[in-house]
This record gives sequence, C-alpha cells and structure tokens, in this order.
Amino acid sequence: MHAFDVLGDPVRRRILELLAEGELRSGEITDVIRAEFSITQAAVSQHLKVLRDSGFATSRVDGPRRIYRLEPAPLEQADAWLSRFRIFWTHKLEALATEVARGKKSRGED
Amino acid sequence: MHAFDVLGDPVRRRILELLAEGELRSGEITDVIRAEFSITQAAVSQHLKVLRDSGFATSRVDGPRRIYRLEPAPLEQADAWLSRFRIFWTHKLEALATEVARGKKSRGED
DNA sequence: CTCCTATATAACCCATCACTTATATAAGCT
DNA sequence: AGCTTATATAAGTGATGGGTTATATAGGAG
Repeated sequence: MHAFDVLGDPVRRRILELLAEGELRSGEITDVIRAEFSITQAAVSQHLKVLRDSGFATSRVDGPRRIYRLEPAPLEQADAWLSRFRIFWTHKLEALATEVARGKKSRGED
Repeated sequence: MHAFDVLGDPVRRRILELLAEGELRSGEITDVIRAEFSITQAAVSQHLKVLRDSGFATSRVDGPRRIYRLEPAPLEQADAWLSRFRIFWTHKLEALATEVARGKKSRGED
C-alpha cells in the first residue's frame, strides 16, 4: 500500500496525529478513535495493522499490551513528494529557505 | 474526496507532476499516461475529472481542446497536515527555519 | 451539412477496502 | 488450572473505486 493510500483514511490520519504526541497503548488509541469515529475495537486494530505493514508505526509488547510508536520515514517520503509543488504557494526566496532548512536531503524520490 | 484520497492514485500523482511543469492539453496528458500506465483515454479523462472536482486542477476550453492547469491549494493543505510531523526528520532549528519560511500560514488545518 | 478530431460521460464489471461479529492468542490474577 | 483483560485475526458483507467499451458533445475543416 502506497504511503498516500495509507494517508487517505481519516481514522489512520487521526491515529498518526495521536502518535505524533508520543507512544500510546493500543487501548488508548482505540478509546479515542471509538469516541470520535464510532467503530469497533477490531476495526481500529486493523488500521493499526495497516500502519505497521506500511511502516508508519511499530509496536512493542509490554505484558499483555502493545505500545505503538510513530515511524516517520513514510511520512517523510510523502513530504518529499509534495516538496516539488511547494514553489506554488511560497515565494521563491522562502521556498529556497525551506529547501536549505531541509538540507536538500530528498532528491529523485518516489 | 479528501486530498489524500486523490493523491492515493499513482496515475493522478503522475498527472500532477506533469502539470507542475505548466499547462497541458488533455491530449498531451493522455498520451503520457497511456504510454506509462497502459490505460484508455476514458480512464485518463475520469482521473482528470477527479482532479477537477477535488480542486487540484482547473480546465479551460480552447476550441475543441481543454487546457489543464494545476491548482495548488489542495496540495498546500496536504502539505500543511504533514507539517506537524516534520519535526521528526529535521533538526529542531531546521524545522523552525522551515516554519518561518512557510510564513506559519497554516494553523488548525484539517 | 458532413466528417473528423478532441474530450467527456454513461453503463457496467470486478477487485479492494473498511467495516462487522465471532473467535483466537497471550499475559496476569486468584 | 480457570477467569479476565488486552489485543489481534478470521470470515463475511456492502460500498466504492478504477478500469473497460460504447456513446455523446462540441468545434473546426472540407
């Protein structure tokens, strides 16, 4: 599944927002998502699997719990793809500053 | 259709890349896409419709032709959503520089 | 007016996705 | 061992998306 396909789902985007704050237990994620989207625990677990399989998150076991952590690499790839369009909404000098700040790390991506 | 759903399709991403170079006729887009993806003219036209309906592109009539132009607003929204994660792959000062360069235009998006 | 080119739309099909309910797995407690 | 909690997986379903072929629309050329 391509990074942008993963980001196409609002539940997954929300999970990534939550994980941006720091590590979370599966149950904590499930509670928030269930409150906001009214879906079952199984559905949330399936979204977590998609995030794992696509490299957006990793999990580690803590007793009977799973702790999820954000993995930024696929997000960075998505960001790199979008970077070529940034010239359209920033002034040229500002765009240049952005590129300098990003260290021109991403070339020939996608 | 959410911006990230639109970006989830490789054909549409490729069309956006082409339009980033400048305006193109529907037929020019169709030729490139057909060569790269082996799909029909109708399929390309449907992708162009998705891009129009979701605000990623506009078209104007030139005789029997349609000229397509990139519209950056939805791409900027997608970029704004990703911006909250940039801290994960840039150093803090670099991330700050990026935010300054972007003029902190996007707050509370999505 | 008719024909051709350029493009979009309609109708249909099939695969995939997001969801559900039901069940499995595994750890901790008593 | 048996129960409970935490989480994942299996199986099935309905909706949607992206493709196809066929057709419509509209402008320019003869």
